[in-house]
Amino acid sequence: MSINALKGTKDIYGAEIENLQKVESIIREVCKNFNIGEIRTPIFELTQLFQRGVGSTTDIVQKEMYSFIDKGENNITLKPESTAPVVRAYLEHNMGENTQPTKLYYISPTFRYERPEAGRLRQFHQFGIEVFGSSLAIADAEVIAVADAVLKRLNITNVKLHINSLGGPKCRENYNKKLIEFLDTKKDSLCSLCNERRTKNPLRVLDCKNEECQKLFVNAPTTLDALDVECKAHFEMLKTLLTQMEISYVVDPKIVRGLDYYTKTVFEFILSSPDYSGTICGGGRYDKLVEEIGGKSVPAVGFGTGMERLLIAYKNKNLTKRDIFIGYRGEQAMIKATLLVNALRSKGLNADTDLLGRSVKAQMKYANKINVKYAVIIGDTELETGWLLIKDMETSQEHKINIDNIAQFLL
RNA sequence: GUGGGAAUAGCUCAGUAGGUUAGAGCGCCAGAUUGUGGUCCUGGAGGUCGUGGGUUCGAUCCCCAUUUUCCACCCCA
Repeated sequence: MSINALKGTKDIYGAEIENLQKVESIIREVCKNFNIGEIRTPIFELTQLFQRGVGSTTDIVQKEMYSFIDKGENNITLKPESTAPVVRAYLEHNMGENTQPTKLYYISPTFRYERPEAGRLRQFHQFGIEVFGSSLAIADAEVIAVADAVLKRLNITNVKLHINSLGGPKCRENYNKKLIEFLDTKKDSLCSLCNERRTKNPLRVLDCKNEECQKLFVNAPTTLDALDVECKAHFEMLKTLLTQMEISYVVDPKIVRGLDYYTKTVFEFILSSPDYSGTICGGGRYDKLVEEIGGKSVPAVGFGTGMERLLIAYKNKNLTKRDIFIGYRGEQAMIKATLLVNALRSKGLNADTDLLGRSVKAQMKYANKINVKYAVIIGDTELETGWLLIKDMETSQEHKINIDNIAQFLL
């Protein structure tokens, strides 16, 4: 009986890891452009942190966490999201005492015990950023601009930005009242699921996929209708800034987000591709969260992106070009090839040789397979004369180069 | 957590109304007078047909269970 990777987990290798590394490096570049520093928090935290941070009524906390008791009898959880840990770190290290704002990004494994699907794993990886210390719409706009820049640099175009505003606590209270009043008038026509949500989480009712229900919601109040003057101005400014940055968006009152902590701005980048359709990046403002986790009130805004979902949208065909393959014929030549390859490697070049003792022809085939720019075979003649015929694998052109000048030629 | 498909070579998939040696394409390896790749041609390796049980003279095929995967809900990134 062979042992396989667990349900909802996977090995990443080959072309996929090359693409992943490429995506990661673009993310790091973009964050550098935006002056956002990296943070790496532990893979596990006290369970309590997530109960407080994510919200104890959310699905994530109620049924999706990998929790266990360690040998010190601590109740520990593998991180199901990274915002709460980053907030914890922000408070623990008094980052708020430094020059503000505090801008952080992370790329981290994340764990949720869910039913796996395309674009959904139990161990997945999230890239996200958190900006602390600004309550202005310009911070929201900058956060969105980061996600937009990453997507654009990855050439992911079949994606659409949806934005909405939930308003502050007062607006939400106000809205909930309005919404419940509205829903109560329709309760006899709503489906059973809607009626269940109506009492538990009214915001979610409008998400119903049932067409009959959707018809009833045409005139439902939206969170936008319930915004006070300040929240309204905030949202308008965000829209202005996005327009100025030429980031196209649609206002979508249905975007409400699943986590409890959002206030004012919420947004999602939604992908539609044959391999996966749905949210690829989601976030918003969470002005109450820092306080909730145990500090003073600090405004913050951020997002999370599923790396695997990003990878589905980003399919790069151009694999890395290697610099040179040095083949050989005979034992003396093999020793020489090893020496040469090593010298080139220490100069930072990508050099490879044959490890299987193959025929010259097979070595050339290998050189072709691994996608090298140049290939050369060393044999008795080359050892004697010191002159090599280096073949350009694209044009088939051969260059006569002295064995001592290979590095020069390649650089 | 609920409901439904799928599982056959490294990959993508055919197939057998239950019958001896289970196929294709791609990939891999090797040849085409022995020191040069990519195209073409030829040959080869590689599968206990997801796993366990049952029905049967006989199961890759039918039944049950189990695991994984995909889809629709639910939820999310």
